[in-house]
Amino acid sequence: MNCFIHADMDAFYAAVEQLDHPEYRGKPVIVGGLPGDRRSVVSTASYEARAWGVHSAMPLVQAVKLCPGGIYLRGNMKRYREKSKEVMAVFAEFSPELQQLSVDEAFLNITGMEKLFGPPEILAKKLKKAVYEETGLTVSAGVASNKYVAKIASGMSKPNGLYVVPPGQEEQFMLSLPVSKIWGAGGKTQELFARHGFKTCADLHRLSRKLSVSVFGQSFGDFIYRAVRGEAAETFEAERESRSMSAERTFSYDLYDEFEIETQLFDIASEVFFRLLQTEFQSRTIFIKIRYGEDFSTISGRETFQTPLGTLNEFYEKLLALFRRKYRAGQGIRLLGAGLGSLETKDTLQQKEFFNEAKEREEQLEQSILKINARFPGAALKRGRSWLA
DNA sequence: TCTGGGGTCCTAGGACCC
DNA sequence: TCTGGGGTCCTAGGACCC
Repeated sequence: MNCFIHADMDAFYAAVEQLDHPEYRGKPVIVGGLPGDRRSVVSTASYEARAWGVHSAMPLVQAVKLCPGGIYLRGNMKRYREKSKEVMAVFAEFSPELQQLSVDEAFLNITGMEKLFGPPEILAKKLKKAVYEETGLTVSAGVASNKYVAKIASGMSKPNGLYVVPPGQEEQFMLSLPVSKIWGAGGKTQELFARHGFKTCADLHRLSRKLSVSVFGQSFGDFIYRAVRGEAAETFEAERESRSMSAERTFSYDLYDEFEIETQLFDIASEVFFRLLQTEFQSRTIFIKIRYGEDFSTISGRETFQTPLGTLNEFYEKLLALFRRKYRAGQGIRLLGAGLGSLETKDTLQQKEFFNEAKEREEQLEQSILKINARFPGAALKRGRSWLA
């Protein structure tokens, strides 16, 4: 019988801040922005802040209204990633098979680990204790025979919780839950559930596979059918390799000025392209994203070329052409984004012969700029869109 | 209340080819 | 003068997750 733990850090970013700043402990901490920051959202709220009704993804201005006395922070991703590494190292002490899902959660395959650590519940307790002693942070854990059920179980008794679903009890466990607990069914699906009168997983359990598919579509209907039976075991199995790379910015005030818009586009393109250069990937597909301030509508554009993009200048020129085709001139831009899709591992053999000399020189120049940027973070080299021209 | 940023996956429709 | 079906690649948009 397989056995998995889903380990999920409690209010991770806020907890790290409270660890680093003792004066924040026991107080409502909201990471995401400072009061007065327009267009920010809450990234993480400490449990003290949640008591005021503040939660993740809430517009910051709303959080400030609910909790005017809170401690507001923009956040420090570098520090959170550093702390994340410490946490993952502790997880790794308990299982040779660790699958990190994000900065603050992971699955541990603990099948066959009884001899070393005792039964799953004891192991989970030891894990929680070790994480607290070695990092100063608390973690909630769910234990079950498959990852999907373990993931839901970890959310059952947060914070600092432990919830074990005994083998054979997976379906019973799921049946007892409201549909809001189904991982993979977000806001829109919850509305759909409500419209059809589905309140608990038991309501959905009454649907035949056929009926579920006719209501929710082939893929999602089949997923729901298995999820409410505790059988959606392969949900987290897929080997996720990187498929795209992107950056986007929401501006405090909508952009109208053409030069400013294009400068921002160049800046975003540089950020993405330099990130790409640090990987083994190349890409033939570019995309842009524009969100208008007026109605929050979002449009996107994508284009695939014959050969991979070799230089930042090439990337930017193609982005700009795509942007000009998609942009409704005169409309204020709230968000601008750009990226590279269909990432494939570099195939040097195939590529090199197509490069002409000038292009190769340009590539080398960009590589050296990348190195300078790496050695002197924040160097002005990244800014402006004329340094390569 | 007025909606982040970085990702993944799914669907539907069009183009093109055999 | 009227045209099927399947496969593949591509694009746009949307749902969802942390």
